[in-house]
Amino acid sequence: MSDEPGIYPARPRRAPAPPPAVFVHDLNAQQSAAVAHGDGPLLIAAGAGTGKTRTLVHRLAHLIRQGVPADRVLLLTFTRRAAQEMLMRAERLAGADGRRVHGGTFHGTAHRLLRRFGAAAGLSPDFTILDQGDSEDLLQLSRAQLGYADTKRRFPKKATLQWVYSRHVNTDVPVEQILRDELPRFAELAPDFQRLFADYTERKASRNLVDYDDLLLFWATLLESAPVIADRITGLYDHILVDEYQDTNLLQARILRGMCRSHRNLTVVGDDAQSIYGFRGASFRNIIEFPQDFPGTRVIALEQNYRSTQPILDVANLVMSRAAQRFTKVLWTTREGGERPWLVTAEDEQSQTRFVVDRLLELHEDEGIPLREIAVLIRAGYMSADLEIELTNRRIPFRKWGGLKFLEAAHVKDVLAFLRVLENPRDEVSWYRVLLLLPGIGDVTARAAIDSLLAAAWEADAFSRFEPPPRARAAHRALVALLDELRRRPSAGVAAGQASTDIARVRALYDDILRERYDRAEPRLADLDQLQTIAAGYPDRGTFLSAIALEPPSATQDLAGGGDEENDALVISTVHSAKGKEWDAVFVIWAADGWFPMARSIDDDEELEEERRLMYVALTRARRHLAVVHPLHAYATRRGADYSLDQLSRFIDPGVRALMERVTLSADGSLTPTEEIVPVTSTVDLRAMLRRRFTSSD
DNA sequence: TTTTGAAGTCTCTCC
DNA sequence: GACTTCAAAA
Repeated sequence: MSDEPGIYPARPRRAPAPPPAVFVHDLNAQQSAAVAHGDGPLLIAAGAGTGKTRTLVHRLAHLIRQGVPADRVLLLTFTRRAAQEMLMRAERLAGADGRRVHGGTFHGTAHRLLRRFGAAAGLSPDFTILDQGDSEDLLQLSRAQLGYADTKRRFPKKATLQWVYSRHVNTDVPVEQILRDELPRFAELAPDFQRLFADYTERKASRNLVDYDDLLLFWATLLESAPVIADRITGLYDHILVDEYQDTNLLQARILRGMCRSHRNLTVVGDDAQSIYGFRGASFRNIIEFPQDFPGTRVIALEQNYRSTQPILDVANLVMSRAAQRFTKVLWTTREGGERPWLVTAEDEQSQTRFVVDRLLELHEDEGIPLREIAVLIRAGYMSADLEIELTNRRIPFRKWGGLKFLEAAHVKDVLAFLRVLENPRDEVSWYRVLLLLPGIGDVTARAAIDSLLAAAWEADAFSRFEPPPRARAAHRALVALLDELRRRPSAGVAAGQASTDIARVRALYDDILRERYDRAEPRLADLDQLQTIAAGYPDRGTFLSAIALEPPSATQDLAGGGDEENDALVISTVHSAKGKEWDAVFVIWAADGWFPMARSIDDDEELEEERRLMYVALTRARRHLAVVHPLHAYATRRGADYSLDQLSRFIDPGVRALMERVTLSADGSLTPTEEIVPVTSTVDLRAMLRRRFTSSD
């Protein structure tokens, strides 16, 4: 069943060498071959649940045992968490040396290298990292300064500006073309975008700021244009291993090419069918073209799935087989039996929620599955609102992954802005944010204050000499006193942690402002307590600020305190955040057209394909129990939506349905076999076809 | 100039 | 239906 013609150049043409005896019990033939691969580029095309992490960990351990110094191995992963998990496992296999492997995300590694080598290329080593929101704010400042705020002409909002900028940097596609392809209504504004981005770039440079995209871009640039530094950097590592390669973008591919100038020991692992970060500029073409990029690549495919039962794999495989571009792998397992995945038709959202809660309690109480082994997967963060309320009412503990981030909350960013001003007095974004918090200071006064700082060359106490308008005098004095106090802190390295102490002092001023601004202050104050607790875990303020920008604590579970294993809780996760994870039982809810796939992706073939891969990722998270749920009558009308919603996701087509146990939820909560054919959105979208007639360029 | 209230815009995924 | 932007009042 694995004889599908593939786009990968080859199954290994020659039979892999027999694996070393030590691996035989643990790994299958393909995995062993990957682990024991010698030097030179290696592409491991690993389907979902095929032991990809395990293989990578064993390879890591193998390299160390072969005598490669652990600290000369670089492991690049998608999340910080993934890196740590792998290093821990490698440590168990290879001993304490495993811990010395350098592991982290592309961004985290870029950060580390830039702090070390950036200065030699004119980058001040104490730069501040802008997260996406900060980057938007700074673009907004640029925009206002350049006068685009006043024009009556419609101008894109800051989030759009940031998106275009980021897309440009990460994909190398010219701004003009991005606008033409993705935002045609702004196409004629290309020169304005260019002007704005030039100013933004200048502003970042003079304010000592570095955004996410810069981290990667500077790394790539050092490798490509600064031979001496490039030699130092590439000389650090003998082997590079990359996880989730399907989610890298062109810029990251450039970095890898640069890192492999002096050797070609690059191992990448990925699954083109799980490429779900196209919106961030990732392209699964990276993985498909890897063998061309690195001639002599050995390709090893992992297709034996150790995670799911065959009925679950059958459904997932069939969903994926409908992809416009045929993918390569067909997963199989030796795990016989298992129930067919359920397809549950619910009346509406409440009914959907009731099914999920009833069924998960059944699994938990009757079958003894721990709550943490059960997950509810959603396409987007807000889709679990109703479920969360119900779970809270029924006192069922849950943890939510993904979605709105703690650190994106305005009040958290406010407090951090104070610390950032201290850390980098040139941080214009944070100054602006802090100033606007003060009563009596608005946009104009804030700008005037920043201009005065600029004029004083950002000297530390320049702000105390700023003359505020009378109504802001008290606030100004309070802020000056606070900053003074924080600068004259007894001594760095207090046991409690500098950042935590700083936050406590900032809150003496800020908590009142917060109470004034928000109706319900308590939960926000609790957030700040948590922030303080997190901060206590870092040695100093600078480390804390960089760390939280690069590895935000994923939702509340990292913050809740206490071991994850202790408190058993259901997991609610976006599909994106669920990547790489697995559970005994998985519910995929909101499997309705317009929701999953999301409405705005339906008109665009590439985006629709990404939604399909997303569905594939969701389905393949399940080990034994899988239920796909869709509400029939949710919100029939949605502004701007001219296709029918409220119908079963188009990915669950008749063939897929035939492989599932179809049940309908009746009003009393009982399940009956689904009788009638569930209506499915036609693949023909009449309005979209008509629209294309007038918009297509050919 | 700041603040407040009303109209208007677009709805996500994440380092 | 939330968040941003615009317009008027303090």
